[in-house]
Parts: sequence; C-alpha cells; structure tokens
Amino acid sequence: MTSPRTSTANHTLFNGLRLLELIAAGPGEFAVSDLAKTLGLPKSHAHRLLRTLLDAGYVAQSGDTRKYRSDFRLLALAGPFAERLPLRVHGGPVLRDLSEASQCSSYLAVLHQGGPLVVMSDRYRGLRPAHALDVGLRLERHASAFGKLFLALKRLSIEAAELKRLTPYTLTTLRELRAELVAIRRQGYSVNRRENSVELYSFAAPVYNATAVLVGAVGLAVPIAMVTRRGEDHFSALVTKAAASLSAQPL
Amino acid sequence: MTSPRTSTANHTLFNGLRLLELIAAGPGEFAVSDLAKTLGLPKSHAHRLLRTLLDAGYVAQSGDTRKYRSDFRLLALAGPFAERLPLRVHGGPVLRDLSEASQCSSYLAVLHQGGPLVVMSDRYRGLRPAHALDVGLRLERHASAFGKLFLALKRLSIEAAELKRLTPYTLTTLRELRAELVAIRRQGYSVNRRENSVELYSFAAPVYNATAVLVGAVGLAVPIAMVTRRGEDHFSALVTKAAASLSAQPL
DNA sequence: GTATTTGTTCCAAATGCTAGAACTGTTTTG
DNA sequence: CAAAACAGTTCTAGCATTTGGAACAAATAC
Repeated sequence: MTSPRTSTANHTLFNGLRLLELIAAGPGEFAVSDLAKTLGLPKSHAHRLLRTLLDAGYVAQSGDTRKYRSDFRLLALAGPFAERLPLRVHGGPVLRDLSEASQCSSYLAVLHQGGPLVVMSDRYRGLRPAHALDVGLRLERHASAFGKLFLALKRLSIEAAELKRLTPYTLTTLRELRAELVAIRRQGYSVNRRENSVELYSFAAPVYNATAVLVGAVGLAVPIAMVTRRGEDHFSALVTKAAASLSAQPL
Repeated sequence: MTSPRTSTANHTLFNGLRLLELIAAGPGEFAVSDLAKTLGLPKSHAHRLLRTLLDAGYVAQSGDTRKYRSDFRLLALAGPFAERLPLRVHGGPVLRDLSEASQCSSYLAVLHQGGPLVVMSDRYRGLRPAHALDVGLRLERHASAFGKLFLALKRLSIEAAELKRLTPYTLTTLRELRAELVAIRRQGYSVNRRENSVELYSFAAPVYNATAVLVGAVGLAVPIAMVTRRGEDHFSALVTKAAASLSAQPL
C-alpha cells in the first residue's frame, strides 16, 4: 500500500485491505479507535469494515475486551499460493541447512515492485534474538543486503532522497552506494554492515533459474559478535553456497 | 465465506475478498470474464475490483495474456500471523519427523468456525501424489480424520443434512457417525478409512496446551497400499506420538 | 474474412457507503 | 463513590460511490 488512493480504484476495498494488513501485521489485539486513528477513518466506518472482515472470517473479536485480532481464515489466502511457489518449495531444506551451518536466521527474498520482499524465513533453533524479518516484509533498498543485491544485479535506478540514514553506518550518498554496487557485482554477493540495525550484519546471494534469470536471493542475518569471531568470508561463503544449491533446483 | 451477503456488511470489500480468494486458491492465471461469471458479478465490476487489487499489489497481470494471478504481496497478509502461531512454530519439526517416520504427508489443523482448517502441512520428500491438502483448506466434518476428531472431542452437534456421501465408505447416517465418535473418544485418535477419497486413509490425534485445552490436531494422509502393508496401528501410533510430543511444547 | 471472443472504458442512476452524533457500558479519575 | 471520560456499537440522512449495461478495440476462432 504505497499511495493512499489511486485514480480509479475501489475505496472500500482498498481501506478494508489496509485495515486487514494492519491487524495481520501486528501481534496481539487491536482496538477500533486505534485502528480508525491509524488509518485516518471515522470510528464508525472502521467498525463497519471490521464487521465485514469478521463475517468473512479474517478477523476474530475477543469476547471480553471486544478487541480485534487476526483469525485463521487468513491462512486460506496466502497458503495455497505460498505452497506452490517453487522458490519456497525448494528453499525450505536449503534455508534449514544454512541456518544449521551458520547458527543464524536465514531468509529467502524476491524482487517485488522494485524492492526486496521476504518470502520465507528460517531461524536457527536455540538462537532467539535476531528474528526480526517477518515473511511479507518489505526491506529498505539501500540499507539491506537483499536491497543492495537487487539494485546491483538488476541495475535499478535509485534517487538520493531514498537514502535515509538508519544507523551511523548507513550509506547515504549515491557516490558511496554506487561504489558498493560495483563491488557487489564483482564479488557476486552483498554484505550489509550494520547499515540497517547497529547489531546486525547481513549477507545475500542471488538465485537463478534454469534459464539464468534472477528469481530471488538467499540471505543471512548475523549478530556482530559472530562476525568478529568468524569473519565476513565465512558467512559470505555460506550464503553463496546456499544460493548456488538452490539455483541448481528446478525453479 | 459462507453466506453470500450478511445483514450489514460492506458489499465492495466482501466481493473484493471473494475475488482475491478465488485468485489465490487456484493455480495459474484467471480471466476477468471467468472470475466475473464465477462470482456472479458483471464483468465491468469484477474488472474494477481487480484493478484495486492490482494497485494494492495483491494480484499481478500477465503482460501478454492480460490475465490475473496472485502476487507476492499476498504473503505480507498471512506471513506474520502464521509465523507467530505457536502451533506452527513448534509444529514444524514435529511434522517433519512424522513425515519422515511415516513416509507420508502430515498436517496440522485447528478448529475454526466449527470445522477443521489446515494450518500447516509437510509432505514426505520423494512421495508426490497425496499432497492434496493446502494450508487454509477447510475439510468436511463427517468425512475427514480431523473433522471426526473435533466432532468427538468438542462434542459438537451435527445434522443429517451435512452427511454428504463422498465415497462408498462415507458415514452418511447419524447412527453410524455417533458410534464412530464414541470409538474416537475411547481410543483418543480418529481414522478416516477411504471416507473422503477412495485412495486415502487418514489419521488424526489431538494436541493440548499446558492447561489441557484442545488447541489443534496432528494428521497423516496415507495411501491405502501402505495401510494394508503396515496396518492401521502403525500409523495411529505415529500420529498419537507426534501429537503428544507437540502437546509437551509451550503452546 | 467474418464472427465471436477477450479485456477495457464510459456513463447515468441509485444504491449503499460515509461520517457525525447519539447511545450504552466499562474504566478511570477526582 | 460519583462523575466524567472513553470504550464499542447503533442510527440516520445526504450524497459520493459504486454499480452494471452498453459500447469499444483487439485478439482469437472459425
């Protein structure tokens, strides 16, 4: 949902989807008033939309607090689609192996509407903290390993206005970013060095299908302590190997 | 989506969601005319709804055939919700082990709006055929192992009209079904013997949380050939064990 | 080459959505 | 403990929005 309203689109459906996204994204329950405020809608209107989502089975209402939360029907929407995605089908074992080998959270992402979007994740069992990337999340193009990888390999254009500073390490000038993209194209993988969160490094490598078309990328989020101990090369080698093994599958 | 329209609900949102479900469920692409016909809407109206879904990023349009298909944004809806479900989080390894041990497809289901709904699936690698149950699918209450299990343990009421015959083995009288439910309560698991598809047996066992509340069930779909070879007890023991190990987790 | 599809655009009519105010119950506050 | 503030829900009436038939162009079938 980028623009609040487009030329000729269905207002009701659009707002209903925004509402559903909001409830689906956050954990826990949501009050009507808060939802209405967030979306800039009158309370009664939000309430009506909620009732429709309720009837359709996408949200449920807590019996006592009267607040709204996601309901299981939501799974019916994305489930079949997700299960048919070749990248996800074959990516499961690859991510599992990668998480096992690196002892970190691993991810699969695709390029969607010009930016990276997480389509699968697998976290190393035993390691809690660094599991911030939910499936469906869109990442910053200039401050994520996935984003920089796609910018580099698809040679996408980007404007200076987009380069928002997120940490002291974020690349905020086109000059810096362009140099980085050249390096990424040369080495075949990308590294995000605390550019998005000061606690994390991340790595990403491209996945190609049988006809050599870029179809996605494999990624890895690594706490800084682990990077200083094992070195960047260790992790970049792991993601590159994982991406290569996924590229060998029939995608 | 049970009833076509409810008393006081948003028509546009409701139809838009039905449209999105339709596209998300089926594989491949969909033509505007077919979608309109299926939903009983005028073509121009369906087209407008599609444009809204397009703008929102939930569907994409093929450049040449002009047909519509699901797009990645769909994952953003269910992704975060699915990843936070304790049953799914802890169920992954359990289903994997179960699929490995049984060499069959295994499933996780919950009770939703009075019927069983698949929330996770894992198919045994190497075995293609019996992977019919998509995540999000709702099953027959009287002709599925999950359905009968929930009917038995939650003591739900069911009417004779619902007992549609699907195969020669389907239980189509309340008398038969009641006897079956008594047996299920006694043995603690349920078996579906070709009652839904003539090629499949299926097994289901209940999952309880720490406070002994029924929160879901573990299931297994087994081709008849394998049942005759290994016996029912083999598979019922496997699902029961898997369900017990999942019940031991913090759900 | 014709005829029947397809997806898309247009527009007028009225449906049904919108949003403010009123209502009821619960929680917070003085 | 009163009373005020705020929760979710219901009501209503005006008018913006959706609606759906018909017209359009392009692609496909015959």
